[in-house]
Amino acid sequence: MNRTAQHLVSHNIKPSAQRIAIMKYLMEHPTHPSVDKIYCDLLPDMPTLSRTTVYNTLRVLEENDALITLNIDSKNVRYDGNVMPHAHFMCRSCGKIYDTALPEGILKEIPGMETFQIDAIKLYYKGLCQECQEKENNNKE
Amino acid sequence: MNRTAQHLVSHNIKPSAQRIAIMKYLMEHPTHPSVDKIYCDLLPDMPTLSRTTVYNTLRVLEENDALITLNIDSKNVRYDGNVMPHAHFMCRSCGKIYDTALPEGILKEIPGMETFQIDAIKLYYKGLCQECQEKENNNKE
DNA sequence: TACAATGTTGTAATGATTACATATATGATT
DNA sequence: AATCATATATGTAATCATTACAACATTGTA
Ligand SMILES: [Mn+2]
Ligand SMILES: [Mn+2]
Ligand SMILES: [Zn+2]
Ligand SMILES: [Zn+2]
Repeated sequence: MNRTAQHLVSHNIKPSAQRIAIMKYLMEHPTHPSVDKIYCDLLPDMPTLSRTTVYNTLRVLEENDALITLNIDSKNVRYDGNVMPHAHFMCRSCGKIYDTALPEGILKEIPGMETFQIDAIKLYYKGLCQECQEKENNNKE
Repeated sequence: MNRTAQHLVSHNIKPSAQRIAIMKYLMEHPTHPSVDKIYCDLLPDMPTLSRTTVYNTLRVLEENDALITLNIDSKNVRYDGNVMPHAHFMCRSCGKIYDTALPEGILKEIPGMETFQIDAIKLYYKGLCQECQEKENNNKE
């Protein structure tokens, strides 16, 4: 059993060929891909893969905490195999999603809301990445 | 011109009857309603209102910073007439969305990512509100 | 009034996601 | 190996939020 399969087993997920391929893809591509990106990229090596299987598998992975979902992009859900707590920045020009650090202390509590039971924290930043800032400046000249 | 119309004008939005009604609804209902909630609640008093108008108006309001959009609920976009920086908690059981304070310092910078230009920050918490925690406990007994 | 510009409405199209029925794979038991 | 039960994968159709678009209405101005 390979590394990815063991990873799935450690999350109580039975490792099928499709599940291994999708989990492996997420671990090797920390780019926060959409369902369609995953599907289209895997299709050449898995010609029988179904879009439904990608949806099903991503749901299984999420239910067993093997990935997190990002709703930073209002058009598509994005998926992230990195389940360590971290925040995300999305560039409104190029669309890239970058990992960023979660500010210290944010995991502790919600000020004034101690009675809430918190299961998940999502911190999203939106704006312009450095490359796109430079492009905008060049266009102005 | 009433208070709501003046509010729209101050955001460079021409105040039509529909825009006033929708903006007023958002200011009087800090419940982070969905498009359909707004549409269905306004319909009795505005029988000719179109769902498209609600969509169009909400886009105009957002483009002119008269509201913010929340993607905390993956099913529907939610709208918030309170544009002061604040965070949100959504209960996975009852679906209510609560306002919470934004932790101090979070507006300052992204640690290690000073080169990014940040236009918006969204901080979402998910979990169980107090009422739903109690309900779950009662069901266990 | 005439006219142009802006805003509204209803319907149709889009596109992501889900439901569902069928097919395939897996794993245990005989 | 053959049987059987269960889990997983596939393809198609349905759902549903959102957007596109064209026709209609309103507003303001000359
Ligand atoms: Mn990430
Ligand atoms: Mn709010
Ligand atoms: Zn960029
Ligand atoms: Zn609740």
